[in-house]
Amino acid sequence: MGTEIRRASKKDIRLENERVILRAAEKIFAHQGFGGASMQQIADEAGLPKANLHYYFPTKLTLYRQVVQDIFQIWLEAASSFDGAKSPEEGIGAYIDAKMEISRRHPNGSKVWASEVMHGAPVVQDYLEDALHDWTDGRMQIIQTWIDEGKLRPINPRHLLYMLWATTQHYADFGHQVETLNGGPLTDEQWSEAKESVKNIILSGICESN
Amino acid sequence: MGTEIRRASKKDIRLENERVILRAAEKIFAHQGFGGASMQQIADEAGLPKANLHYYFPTKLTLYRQVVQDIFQIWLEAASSFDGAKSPEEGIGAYIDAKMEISRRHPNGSKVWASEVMHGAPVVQDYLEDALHDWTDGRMQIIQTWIDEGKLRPINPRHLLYMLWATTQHYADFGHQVETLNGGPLTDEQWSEAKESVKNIILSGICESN
DNA sequence: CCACATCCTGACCAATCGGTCAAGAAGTTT
DNA sequence: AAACTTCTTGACCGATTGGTCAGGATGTGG
Repeated sequence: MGTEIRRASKKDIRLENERVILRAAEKIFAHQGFGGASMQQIADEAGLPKANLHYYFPTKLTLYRQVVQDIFQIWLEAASSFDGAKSPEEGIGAYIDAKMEISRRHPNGSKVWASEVMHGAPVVQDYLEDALHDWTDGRMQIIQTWIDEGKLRPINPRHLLYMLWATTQHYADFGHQVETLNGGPLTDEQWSEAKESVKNIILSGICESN
Repeated sequence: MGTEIRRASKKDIRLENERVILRAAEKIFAHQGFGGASMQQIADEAGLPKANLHYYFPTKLTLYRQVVQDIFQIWLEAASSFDGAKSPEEGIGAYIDAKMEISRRHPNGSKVWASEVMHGAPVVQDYLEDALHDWTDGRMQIIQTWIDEGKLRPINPRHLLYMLWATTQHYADFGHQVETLNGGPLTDEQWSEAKESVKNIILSGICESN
């Protein structure tokens, strides 16, 4: 037969198991919170014995930290769509698209982040104070420049950013509520409509009418 | 002395203890989630022995259910500010004010609700399907009427509601992030500015320019 | 003042928690 | 194929969990 089965190398085993564990942990942490999740639940979700989890991640906190770091990385990468935009419509529009796509593709990661912040950010307080603080300051300056150039109405940049975060993340964090009211998961068309609606309302709200 | 100390009646004792327990439970559930919170923590926060909690609320789930019901009641009452408005600016503006005030006055309740929905609404699924579904349908019709009358731009009513919920609730659920980026709790002026910013951007985004 | 209902709580329970460990299985290197 | 490293896992640990209960304390109605 043409199928070629080769023995799994040690390196492959480690990478694969870490991947499986992290994905299971993300799901359980998202649905139960850090305190509500148990290593046994995560092990069952991953299809591995509990002791095996502790081989790759010595403590529950270590595993949780890795999950949070991963989603924050994705979050920051999407943030780059803000940069190098010629117009506010382009920059903010691309950012909304990117954040909505994260809500769609990584709903569990978004929930873990939301849960972490809601619980007082015991693990990521330094991220908030350093990386997020700097990123926010930078984008606020860009927005202020656009306002000074007459491209945007004189709105408060900080609260605009909060609105962007809140609205886009709502579709992940409150996905269950959205789906319940929608009578089922959002279709491709409904996701497109959601994106367009968000961009339409916000961009109309901040751009100079012309 | 003029101070008059009267013995606490049984009814007073019950009401007062239930109040103390519910407030402690709201705080702990908000910060730890249902699974992460322990009856011992809630008891310590309330300043009562754990066994006393089980006297008033037989199980952890009973206590949690009561907390969630209370916040949903507050949520629904604020929703009434939507009704009887002569103009979209008035109705939606009042709704934003009411929801922002809830985020300010009941941050813990908001977090409990967010946590409940994020965990798949195991306790309030019926609320979502009945009360919330009906309320949403009603407001969507009102918004659609405003659009038909030319008072609002042709936006999608459903996603406007989501944006209202998400943006106003962000100041409670992500209050820790907001405060960290703000360098401390929001002052009265900053709360006013937040309210005005949200109303400004959203109302500008949906009203017909004239 | 007494009988009764309500309130209070330390002690206790089985179950589950995060985490450990020893010993065997599997892949690697020489 | 032998020596070595990495991976796997059932059994186990002390601590904590939600919940129970007996019996004393306290307020109430007759």
